[in-house]
Amino acid sequence: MTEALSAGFFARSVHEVAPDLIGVTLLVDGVGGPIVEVEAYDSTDPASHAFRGRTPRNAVMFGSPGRAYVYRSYGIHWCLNLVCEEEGSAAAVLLRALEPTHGLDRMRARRKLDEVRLLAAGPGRLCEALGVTREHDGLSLDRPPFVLVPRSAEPEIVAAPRIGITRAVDQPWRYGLKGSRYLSRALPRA
DNA sequence: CAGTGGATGCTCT
DNA sequence: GAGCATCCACTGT
Repeated sequence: MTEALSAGFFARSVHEVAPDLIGVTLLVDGVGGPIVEVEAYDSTDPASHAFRGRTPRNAVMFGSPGRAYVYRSYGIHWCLNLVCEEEGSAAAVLLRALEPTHGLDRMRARRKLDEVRLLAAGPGRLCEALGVTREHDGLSLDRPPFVLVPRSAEPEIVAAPRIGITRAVDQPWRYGLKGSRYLSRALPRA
């Protein structure tokens, strides 16, 4: 039996939660592995979906922390966020990559790809590998199909500017596991 | 390697 | 009608 994340884990500043998620193991229906790359988005952030206020798409971001916010990206991919802070804060962490360790066969089948390094190296790839879709939007992270397992040791974390955005491009709110080969893109050299 | 462009759907202006 | 919190295939060194 695995221990769950503490109840208040997500009820903190998104800027604290984001780096704390590096090394946490995410499973969706038993498929996943340790998170190696995330990005933080807060409500004052022009790059955030919530910046211009509540809409049908981003409604979950404005709800209680500890739930999944899933949206479609570029018409093709899904992206998974974990809602943080408190009701109305509209802050969330985008999951950008994890190390595939659980359910490799299911990930390979969904991704139609053998190479482990690329199974979940990117927000769209991660969702495809784990089978995350709109059906998961709004679901609590402390119940099936989600499982979050705390990390056992402090990882070495590198902060860097975020990827794929056009506003607030200089904020260093991307966090990655130093030296990981499962990132969506290499981290800047230290 | 780097750079470019197409696919595709939905949200918001 | 524009613009995406993307990925992949393809081109050219």
